[in-house]
Amino acid sequence: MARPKKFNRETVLDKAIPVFWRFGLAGTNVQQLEAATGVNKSGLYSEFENKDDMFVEALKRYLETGPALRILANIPLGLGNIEQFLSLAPAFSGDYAGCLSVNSTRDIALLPNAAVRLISDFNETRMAGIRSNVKAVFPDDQVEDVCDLIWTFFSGICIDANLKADVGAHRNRVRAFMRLLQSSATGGR
Amino acid sequence: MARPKKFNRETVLDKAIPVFWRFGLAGTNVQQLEAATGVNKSGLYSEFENKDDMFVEALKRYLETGPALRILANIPLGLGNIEQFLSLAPAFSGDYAGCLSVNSTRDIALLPNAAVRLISDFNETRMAGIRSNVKAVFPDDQVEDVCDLIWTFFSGICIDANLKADVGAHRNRVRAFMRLLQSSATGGR
DNA sequence: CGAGTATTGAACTAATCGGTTCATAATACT
DNA sequence: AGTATTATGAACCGATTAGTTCAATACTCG
Repeated sequence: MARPKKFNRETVLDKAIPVFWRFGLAGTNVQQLEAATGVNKSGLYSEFENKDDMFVEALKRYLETGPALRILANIPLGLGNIEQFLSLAPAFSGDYAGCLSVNSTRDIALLPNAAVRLISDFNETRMAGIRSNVKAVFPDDQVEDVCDLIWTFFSGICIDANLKADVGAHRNRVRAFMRLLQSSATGGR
Repeated sequence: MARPKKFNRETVLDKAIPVFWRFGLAGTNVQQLEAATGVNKSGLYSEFENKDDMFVEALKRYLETGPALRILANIPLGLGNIEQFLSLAPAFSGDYAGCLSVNSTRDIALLPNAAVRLISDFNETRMAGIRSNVKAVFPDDQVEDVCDLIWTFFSGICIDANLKADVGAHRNRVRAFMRLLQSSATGGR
C-alpha cells in the first residue's frame, strides 16, 4: 500500500519526557522537542495537538510506565515495598533526576488542567498503594500519618535530586529513613 | 533639589518574589513583574540589569529576609527549633506556598549561575543551622543522617504545598515527623 | 517660579515563540 | 512502474518575548 509510519507515538513520548522533566513545560520549546525526539515539527504537530498536549501525553505515559505502582503491589506487602519504592522510583540518571510528576507540581500554576488532574489522581492511587503496605505493618491509628510521612519524604528526595543527584547519598538517605520507620513500627506497641 | 525616588528597591523585590515563586523564572514575563511591582518597565530596567538579575536579586532578598536561619539560631538549641523551622519556614498563603528556594531547585537547569550558587550556599548554611540543633540532642554518629532526614522532609513539605496548601494538614504532618524524631532521640540510647 | 531629578508611557527593535501550510522526497505495496 | 501514504524542510504567520530609547510629565527643593 504505502509507506509505513516511521516514528512511534510511544517512543516519541519516551524521548520527550526527559526534556519536560529537566526544563518544565514553560522552559521547553518545540525546537528542543524536535531535537530530542528526532521528529520534525510537522510530524510532531501531526501526532499531537499542541505543546500542552504533548506535555500531558508525556506525563501520562511517564506515570503509566513508571515502576511506582508495580513496586508497591509486590507480595508480600510491607516496609520492604516502601523501601524499594523510595529507592527505585526516583531516577538518578545524569540528564534528569527525581520524578517528573513531583517536578511538575512545582509548575502547577501554569500547567493545563488535564495535567493537574493527572497529577492529583496519580497521587491518590500512589497513596493508596503506599497505604496498603503501611497497613500491613502499622496499627490503624498510625497509618495515615505514616503514609503522609513517606509521601513527604519521597517528594523531598525527588526535588533534592535536581540539585544533587548522588546515588550513594540517596541509598543512605533511604536506609536512614527506613530505620526510623522500622523502629517506630516495632517500638510503638 | 529634585524629585525623590518613589519606589524602593527592596519593596520592589518583595513584590516580585511571589511572582517568581509561583511561576518560576521561565514562566514569568516582565509584564507580570510590572503589574506586581507597580513599577514601569523603564523603571525596572533602570534598577536591574535584566530579568535574570531581577530573579537573582529577588532570590537573594528572599533568603536574607526569610525566617529559617533566625529560627534555627534560637536558644536553647534543640528539636524545638527544628519543629519551629519545619512549621514556619514554609509559606502557606494562598498566592504562593512552600519555599521559593526549594521551588527553584526544580528549575535549576535554566537558572543563571549566580542563582545556583545562592541556592547551594544557602543550603549549606541552612544545613549548618539544622546540624547545630541536632547535635544538641542526637549522638554524634546519628547527626548527619538525622540532618539529612530533616532537610529531605522540609523539601517534601515545600513541594507538596504547591499542590495542596493545607495549613492544618501541614501542622499535623510536622507533628507526626517530630514524634518520630523524638522517639528516635530518646529510644535509641 | 524655576532648576533639576525621578518616573512614566509609548514607540520601537530584533529575536523567539507556538503553530500552519505545502511542495517535495522517501518508502512500501500491488 | 505506479500508486498511496508518510515524513521532511522550509517558508511563513501573528503574537509575544526581553530589552532600548526618548520625549513628556511629576515632583521637590531652593
